[in-house]
Amino acid sequence: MQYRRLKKNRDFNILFRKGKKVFSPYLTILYIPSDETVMGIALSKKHGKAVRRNRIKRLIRAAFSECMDKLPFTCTVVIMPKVAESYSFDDFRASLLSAFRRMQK
RNA sequence: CGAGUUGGCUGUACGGUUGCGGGCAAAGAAAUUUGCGUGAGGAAAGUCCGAGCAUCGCAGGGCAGGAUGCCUGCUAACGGCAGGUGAAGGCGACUUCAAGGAAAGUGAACAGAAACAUACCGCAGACCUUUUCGGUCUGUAAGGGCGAAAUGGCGAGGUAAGAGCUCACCGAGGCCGCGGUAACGCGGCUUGCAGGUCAAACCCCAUCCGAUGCAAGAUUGGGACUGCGUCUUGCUUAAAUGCAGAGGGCUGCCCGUCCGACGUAUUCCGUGAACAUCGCUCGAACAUACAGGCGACUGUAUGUCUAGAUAGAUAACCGUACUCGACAGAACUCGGCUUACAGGCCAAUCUCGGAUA
RNA sequence: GCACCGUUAGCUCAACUGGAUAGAGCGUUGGUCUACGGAACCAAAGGCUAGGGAUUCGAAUUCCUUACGGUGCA
Repeated sequence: MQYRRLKKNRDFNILFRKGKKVFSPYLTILYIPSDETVMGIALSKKHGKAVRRNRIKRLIRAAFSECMDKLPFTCTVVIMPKVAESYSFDDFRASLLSAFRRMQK
């Protein structure tokens, strides 16, 4: 299953203005229903230096591609991690799944 | 054996399943699929210097401005490196140093008598007054005091008291000789030594520098009519055609030089401007050997191709081993500097101390 | 990625060309006034000048370096 990456600053602004929010322990997710699945990651410099930020993005990408099937409908998504001491793959995956369940309602 | 000094290397390893960027090959009309191989660092970082490269109509001169500052080399270049000199520190191996010029000029708070020569206390002499205390003049930089700094240090002679006033030694300046490419060193002679410190204060001298940076820049956005705005002074011409003048560009200013257009809107024709392409990785490249040089480095030969992304590629899960893994992620490319860094390893006929023979 | 700027009291800013106690306003605390509060007036506290090093007799100021914050560039 494939997904596109969200890249344009314009598209991010649309989501920040009109997207619906879903919260989970480690992530904040903005989404808008659309024809195909598009995913973007918003990560500020507060999360640390380049190595740390790259690590977070890789974990989110891996977790998203694993549990993308559980999405209730195709939509455009922006994922924003919360600042924390440490991160793990399992936390992100659990957060994504719980957020997807809440989107279904 | 212990304690050090200097220089260098390394920066978890192996396996399985599922994935990611680039390349090559094959299949396919295409989307795409399959296979092979490849994919972060010593600092990739900070952006502190130096270059390549690109654009700025030309890349010219001067002023302004900026940088550097012992000597000789190395280098494409450098504010870098190497080898020396001098000074400071260390028992030593060794380490550190923006290390030109203060008789070109300006400036330097407060305190202090004085910070270009000046006498506050003191010391000494002479005179005055005199019971004493004292006062005036002169000499004096040895002592006190002020200060970050007080006119070279120390000892002896000398003197009314003192003073390079005289002498020895040390320091400083000058001259000569010798050694060294040079910085400078050594030796001799000579000058009693009229002036300190600060130039990472202004400044002077010497040398160097055009500006902007890959978000530079190039390609595919082209043509026609019309309108509007900026510039448009005069003469002339069919015409911005020509001449003079004004204006504008070229680095902040001047000289000099270049320029006749520039911007924008509507309509029509055309249309691929965005998940674009190029710049974008073969280069002052890397590895090995030999040669030259104390060394930085250079030359020759052979071999290798070693990321090229663009919301930005190295991940997820599992297993095994150990000393249980630090700092940290390429973004046009090189040469340096600086800063961060768990641990491990190596070298030097290196240094000091102890023990034994 | 590239270029550049800033950091001084709780907050907003000064401090001239290095010179001594680093000032001002707002705020805070205490007092005067008032029946009480506000306003006004008087007084006080509060600073390792972002951290470290260098130059200098002397550094908020000059130089080097680190950290943090911010601005511009299609």
